[in-house]
Amino acid sequence: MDIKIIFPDKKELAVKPGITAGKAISLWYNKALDSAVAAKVNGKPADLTYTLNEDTALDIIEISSDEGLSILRHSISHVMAHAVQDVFAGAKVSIGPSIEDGFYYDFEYAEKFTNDDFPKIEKRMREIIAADYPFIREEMTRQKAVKLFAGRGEDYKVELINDLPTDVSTVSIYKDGDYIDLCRGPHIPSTGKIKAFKLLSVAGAYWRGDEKNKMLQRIYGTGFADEQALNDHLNLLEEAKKRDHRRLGKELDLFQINDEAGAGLVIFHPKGMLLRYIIEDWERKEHLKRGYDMVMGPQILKIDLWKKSGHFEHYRDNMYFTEIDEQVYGIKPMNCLAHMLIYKSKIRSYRDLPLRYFELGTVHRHEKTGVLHGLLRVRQFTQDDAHILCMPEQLNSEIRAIADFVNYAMGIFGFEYEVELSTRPQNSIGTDEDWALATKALENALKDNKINYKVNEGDGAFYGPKIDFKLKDALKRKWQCATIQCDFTLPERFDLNYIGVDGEKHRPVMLHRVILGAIERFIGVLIEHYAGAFPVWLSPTQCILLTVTDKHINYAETVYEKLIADGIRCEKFFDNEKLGYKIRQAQMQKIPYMLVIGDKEMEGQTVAPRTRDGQNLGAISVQKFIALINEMCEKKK
RNA sequence: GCCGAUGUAGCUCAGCCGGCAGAGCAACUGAUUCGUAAUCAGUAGGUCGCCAGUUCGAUUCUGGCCAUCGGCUCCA
Repeated sequence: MDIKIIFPDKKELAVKPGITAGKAISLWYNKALDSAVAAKVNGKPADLTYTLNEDTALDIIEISSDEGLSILRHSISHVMAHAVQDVFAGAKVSIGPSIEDGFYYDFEYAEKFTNDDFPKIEKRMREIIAADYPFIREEMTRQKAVKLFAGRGEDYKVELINDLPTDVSTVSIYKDGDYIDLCRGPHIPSTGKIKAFKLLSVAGAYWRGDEKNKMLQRIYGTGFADEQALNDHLNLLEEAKKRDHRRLGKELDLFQINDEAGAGLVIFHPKGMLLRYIIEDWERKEHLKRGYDMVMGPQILKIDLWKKSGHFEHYRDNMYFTEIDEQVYGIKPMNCLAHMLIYKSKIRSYRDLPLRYFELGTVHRHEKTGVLHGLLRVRQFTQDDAHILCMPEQLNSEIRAIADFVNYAMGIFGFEYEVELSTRPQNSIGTDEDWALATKALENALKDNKINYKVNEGDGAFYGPKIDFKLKDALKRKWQCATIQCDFTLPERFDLNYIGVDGEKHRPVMLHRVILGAIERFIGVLIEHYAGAFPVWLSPTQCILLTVTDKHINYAETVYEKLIADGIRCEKFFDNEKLGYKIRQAQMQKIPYMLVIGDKEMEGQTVAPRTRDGQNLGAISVQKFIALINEMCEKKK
């Protein structure tokens, strides 16, 4: 009796049972396919050697697909583990998945791996690839598998098998040559299919991601279908390095982080501060347009207030404290407390709501040393923070307005972002009912506004669930910037109320929200986003005057006076150097416009702008140039 | 906080087995007065991250601390 194989193009094939998926696929294509890495059997990924014994819906997984690449990388991680065990006898394997841009494998080994070990490992990997070992799948009972791995001294594999749910009776293993790994699969047919790979770095990683567990050694690598794709990726990594905000921050003289001042504390230089001022100035105006009130709280508040809010209990480890006249003060890690006191300063009516308190609030958080990272993770930062106090029925429209604000702001900077809803964490305050209510409110607002989102279980703030907006930087890292948090607890703890239509007291709801998040982090992400070449409206220096020779300095000075009088951010570069040198310097500073001033310009009372992408705009009047800059600022270009 | 690597001039980096500290760029001085990505010559510049120890002698070896980088964990 033949079985029926159905392909995605609806083509059907009648074949003898026992045919492999790979053979069936080659019949479908009428040829052996080199691009096939695995098959999809009834929608599930499987090896090409998988045998088909009944009617099946079959599809091909090609190396060009994300799924195919991920299978290839997973197979490379096996080859790497194989090589590591050959080179370093006694290394124990744990897990080795494929990840976004490559793969890793975690090992336990007495000696420390370093980058210098990579050539040895890669050499052995190439030998394993040249041997073209087939990946052979075998299924066995979990008892047998435990015995197998225990016999090989693979404690981590034994632990993995023992921790499987009780209803799992068999597991699968994969062999290539004399290497055996516990693995769900699928894998590429044989090691010889691997054409391009590279080991990248070694790092510590806790077993099963838990800091209470032993630290293993993780080797990261990447792999691609061919050398070309691998090289493209490596070049991309190089490019990403060039736009690292820490490097550009130094090169463009924007900021420093200095040991002598302290780790995680940013010192803004004139140009960095100007950039920051421009962003903050823009933001203040945008908030006023949207009905926010500007407020400002103190940097330190008495400890009792932090106890009342729950911060002392739940956030103490991240807070700094100071003592004055035998009074203990907490240095604020969040801005909400003062805003609560502003609300409480008088009796509120339902007619007053919503109240939107906005503060560019500077906070301090004691972050662990190992997590500090340029501007992206610091210990003192300024949030564009607001607390909205409203009636429960106003929640939906307020959340919507914030989401619109975020969308508008991200559009100005040209950022893509993803939305996540984070629910109640372990360490939290408030009742189950309030959490359910708050979570529902956020969820409904997202649904009503047709915003796509992902749920992040247990990732909320200690006082409420939140909607996070994550934007992507040049290194494809996601950064949380905007966030909306719904809070029933603080209004309760501070006994906030308003007089309703019925003349009775009611409890308002509070939304915590930021749009850019931390200004420092946002600037870091911006630097990488623009690779330091800021648009004209943001650029700390919008243009630079370049004289051809000394005799043009006097005229150039008059141009400079006109430009700065009109608020144009302009620099002078009148050094005794050739024009080519000055252009190169201005180019490396990524200044949007270079204004060349020579005989022609002096005679015609003009300037000759050259853009940083090498375009010459010809001689134009100073007034015309000012109008051009102003127009770009107006349009946020 | 944990694992590993690193810390030398303003910046980027050399410096072997312990014996007076090196380059390029930047800075400064002079010459040159030049039209769209580097003009030439000269001068100056250092607590070799910090603190101990070993040694006749430590940038080099050992220990502790601080910081940075790559990750893990945690987060705006």
